[in-house]
Amino acid sequence: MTLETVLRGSEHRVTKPRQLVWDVLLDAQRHLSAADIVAEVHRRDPGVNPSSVYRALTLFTELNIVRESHVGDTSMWEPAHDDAVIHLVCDHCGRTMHYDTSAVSTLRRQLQRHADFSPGSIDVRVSGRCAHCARST
Amino acid sequence: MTLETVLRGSEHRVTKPRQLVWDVLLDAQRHLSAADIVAEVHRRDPGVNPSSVYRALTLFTELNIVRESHVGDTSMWEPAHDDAVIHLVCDHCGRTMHYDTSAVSTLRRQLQRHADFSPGSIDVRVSGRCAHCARST
DNA sequence: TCGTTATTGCAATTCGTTCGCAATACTGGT
DNA sequence: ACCAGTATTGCGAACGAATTGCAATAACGA
Repeated sequence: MTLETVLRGSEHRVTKPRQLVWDVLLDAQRHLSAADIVAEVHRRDPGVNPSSVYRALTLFTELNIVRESHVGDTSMWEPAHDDAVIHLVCDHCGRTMHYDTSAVSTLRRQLQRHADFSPGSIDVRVSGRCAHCARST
Repeated sequence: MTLETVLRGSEHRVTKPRQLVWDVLLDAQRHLSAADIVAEVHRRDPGVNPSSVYRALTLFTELNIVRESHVGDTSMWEPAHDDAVIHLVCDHCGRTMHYDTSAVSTLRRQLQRHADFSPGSIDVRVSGRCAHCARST
């Protein structure tokens, strides 16, 4: 599913700022802050204004193709992905890793059966030490 | 463990703003935004300044007696509690419920065994529909 | 290619939070 | 109970990320 497909399918126009923001998100193999994205987009095309980046992120969130998460007190962005992929955030180097686990679907089933709550998306965030930082300190 | 004990134990002073912020957090049986806390503290004692509320929240976070979480794009605060208690956030009415599950400790064991990551705190947030809102729509 | 209008760039603005500093009030020692 | 020392407060100013209003621009269906 390309960005173009999603935008066309929702009656939105395919524009340079939107395309750039999307490219930056895909290229980055990590979570990016709004500031990171603004900077990288600006690097690729200085003519693109920060407000267009913010607007693109807002739109993408509504279209559910990006996911906003919070590490500490800053928002981080990444292309949306499946629930079963959870986030491991290293306290030390700040890197975020993905980890695929069945625990999420187990929890979802448990909620459906036992809690008075019908679960939509599930967000799991683990803070701790990544292998590299655990070794080096 | 009272606030006084925690503050004394960490060489911090027990002051009216801090006590008020703590009382407000304990009294509220839900998550509060910074604005909520500022408002309620002000209601109880108009002499207390918003910046003292922010400072208290920052301090309490460092002392690990409150937990900051993010619902949508606003920070929410609550007294810290055990990991096993996860958050169910209703998309419709915005209320946050607690749910106690073994899924968290299971996940922690799984991570310790199989992932190259040593887990600290685990934060699980489920968005969906609470029983009340599921019925009424 | 043209006309319509969604989207952009820009500058100004908003508003929640932080900061600097003098005044205040907690605390440990007497 | 008082005092001295200093952490903490209240206040106003400052900050900065994000938002907004608007005229100019560019995407896209016809």
